[in-house]
Amino acid sequence: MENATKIHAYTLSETRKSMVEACTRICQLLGLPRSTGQIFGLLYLSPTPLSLNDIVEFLGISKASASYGTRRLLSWRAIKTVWKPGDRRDYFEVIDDISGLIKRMLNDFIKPRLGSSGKRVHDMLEGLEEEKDRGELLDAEYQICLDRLNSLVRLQEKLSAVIPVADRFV
Amino acid sequence: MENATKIHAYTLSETRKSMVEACTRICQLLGLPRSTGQIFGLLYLSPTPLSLNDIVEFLGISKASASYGTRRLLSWRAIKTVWKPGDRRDYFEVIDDISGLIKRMLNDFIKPRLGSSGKRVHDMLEGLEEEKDRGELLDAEYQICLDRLNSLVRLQEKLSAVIPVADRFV
DNA sequence: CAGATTATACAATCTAAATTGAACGTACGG
DNA sequence: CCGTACGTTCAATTTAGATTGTATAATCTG
Repeated sequence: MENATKIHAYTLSETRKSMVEACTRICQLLGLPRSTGQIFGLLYLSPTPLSLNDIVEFLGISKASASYGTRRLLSWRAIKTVWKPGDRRDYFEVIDDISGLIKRMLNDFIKPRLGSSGKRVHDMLEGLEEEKDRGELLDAEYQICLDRLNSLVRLQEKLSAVIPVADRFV
Repeated sequence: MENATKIHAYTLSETRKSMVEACTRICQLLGLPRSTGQIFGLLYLSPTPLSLNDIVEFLGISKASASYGTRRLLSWRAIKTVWKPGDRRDYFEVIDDISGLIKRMLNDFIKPRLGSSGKRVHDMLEGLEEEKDRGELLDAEYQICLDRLNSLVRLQEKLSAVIPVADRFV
């Protein structure tokens, strides 16, 4: 191809470097791959959509990482692809509605997880009764388990009540 | 000492095993050491306070891990020590107020982190102006950075507003 | 259809963090 | 004082998972 693309210097302004760094730290904090954060940070302050190769060059990461990271961000709908006619490269840009992203995270990750943990506590309460009936438990143990598990149920209910509030706020 | 303690079988009821497992999973999910979760799960359904050695025996982990985990849980005030007169072992039990624990986590981890991230965005906005003044930025880039950083500020404000609400709810 | 240029899949490697074993310090009981 | 039971510290190991290089598949160009 014409080497106009080769001219590209692939350097970032200080502001954008800071952004990449900040997102890296956040992801690290959340136990997510650093490279994913780098990519998001890069795209978040990009004036134009970027191709996989742009990302590789700007960040100095491998294409495999870039591909993995972008697909992950896509699956969270944190970024989206942009098509340029007559160009078979994929271009990426961040979605504009970050609040929406957070709401979705809340609903897709936290809420179902709260639900399944609620179910798990319920199962444990059932199992506890069975164990008691089979005489496998000391009374003291049965009592503690019952109390604590019930207090977990109440806590779970309170947490569930917070979700919709947060949802409206953000 | 008398070998009454040696009789101890160190086996857990199914219910308690499930609890240990569940806490392990949660910690894993949060990027915390699994062993820490195991310890908390063990103590959460324990009818009596447990010594370091009890923990080691019940869970089959090393003393070093147990020591590390308990101190970590202590520092979060998720568990507390219990002293038995005439026994130089430390005994541990979970605190009863889990809601309080969550509130504290919210205040000790999330809130300060939100604050410092707010400050960081502010710094970036200042840096951006400097870069612009020095003519180091294309107009398009300046504009995008300004927009996006400002939208981060707004988001940060909304999130900060949610914290006290959640605090009252839980 | 051959040749390029892209994105993905996968196994190998590399890194960071959790876990451990062993040495250490301390306090108690005889 | 010694010996013992306890908790902690720290270097070494193990493990999980992030990153990469290479091979593959797919899609366009000429």
